Amino acid sequence: MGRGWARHNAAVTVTGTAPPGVPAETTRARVERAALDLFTLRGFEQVTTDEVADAAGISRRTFFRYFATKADAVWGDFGAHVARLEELLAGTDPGRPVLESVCAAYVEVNDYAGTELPLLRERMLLILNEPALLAHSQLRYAEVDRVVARYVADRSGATPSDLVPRLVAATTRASATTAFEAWLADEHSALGDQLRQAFTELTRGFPGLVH
Amino acid sequence: MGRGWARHNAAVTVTGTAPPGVPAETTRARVERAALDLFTLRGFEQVTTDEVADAAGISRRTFFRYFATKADAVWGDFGAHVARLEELLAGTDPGRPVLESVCAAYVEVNDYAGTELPLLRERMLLILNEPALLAHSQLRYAEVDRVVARYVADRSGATPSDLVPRLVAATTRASATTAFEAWLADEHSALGDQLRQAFTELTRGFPGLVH
DNA sequence: AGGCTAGTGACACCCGGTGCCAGGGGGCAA
DNA sequence: TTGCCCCCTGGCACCGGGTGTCACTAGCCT
Repeated sequence: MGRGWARHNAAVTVTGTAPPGVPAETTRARVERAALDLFTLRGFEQVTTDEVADAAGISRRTFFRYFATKADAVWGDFGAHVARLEELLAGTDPGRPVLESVCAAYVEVNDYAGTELPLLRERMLLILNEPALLAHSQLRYAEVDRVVARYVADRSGATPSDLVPRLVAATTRASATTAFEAWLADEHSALGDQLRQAFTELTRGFPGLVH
Repeated sequence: MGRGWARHNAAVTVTGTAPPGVPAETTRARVERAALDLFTLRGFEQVTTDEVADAAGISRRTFFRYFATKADAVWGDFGAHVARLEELLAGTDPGRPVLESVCAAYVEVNDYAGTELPLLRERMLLILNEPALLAHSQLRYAEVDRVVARYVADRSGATPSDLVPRLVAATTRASATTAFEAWLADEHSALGDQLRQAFTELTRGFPGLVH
């Protein structure tokens, strides 16, 4: 299937009939699902944007209007995720230690409903195992780091570009990512537990390694 | 200057005459220098591989034989860097605490000679500020993380895929990167000092943030 | 009806990256 | 010297991600 190709179907803008009251699946959501399925099935690099677009019943050009890059189709609405983290941080108890607040916010923002977990697993498996997606992740993490560094700076009377705020942002985020990896590796573990365990190690300075 | 273009010079394989005893600059080194200069001057994305190749007096095709990707031209011989870190870790005193050994190895592997610092600065400024290079960096860091995680696992009787080894690898590396950022931001600071300061904060669990 | 806007598809183009083949030069043996 | 081999190189066509532009259509408002 080459670059210029006749669409073979008259663009089904909505898939089937939505239950009354439930909004019909948006085009964006449909593309996300098609992308995730294809990428999981055959690998991120092995699937072309042409194929994803085709599977979702839109043109390649339209795909790139919904998602700036091929990788973005995997990330869902990550901006909203970051915004929620920012809100959680803004609403923390000022009497609680800074570092503890950051960790708690991370745990809470990643407290997904049970029904969302399979999707999250699929997403994260792709992101952490596909080199192209792993690379892209750094750009997304940078958004998170900025938010956390700003919070730490505000609370500790520093500026977001000082060493400690940056350091807290970078290391807590690294810990969260590692917790995700551990969660993916162990089918039966709870994401929240992995996060708490990772943060405990981090904030205590890895007590088991003093030898 | 389009894709197919007549080379306008008869490939100067060596730049001028090398001082006796000193090996002539290799083609690879010449390409690296050309790439770094052009990227610094006009931005990574704004320079095409065609232009870099042209500036180095080789063809585009040959450029991609020296470097797998455009980004790799910025990273010098990073593999050797990782190998050296691995050797340093292998040669650590078994009586010293694990975490301390990792940090010390990081400091030592980044102990550059004064003459190398300007080049290092240029490289790191690009890597940390150009989105495409920042993304690529994650792939390189993964190599480092594997080495560190394996070391920590060996020393602490765990496996490299356990939480703590991964966690130490991820957080020390995040700290090192943050120290690099701080070093770049402050013209007059020493890289080693920034690294030590970052590791001190990390290993003590950010003592200033208990509030 | 007429006009505005938002979403879409087609198409051409740019650029990073790759497979393939055709030289070309240097070393080595006869 | 001649012939052979091998490595480095350049040219070229191709793939695929990403973008600018234009034309078309469906609504929607007046």
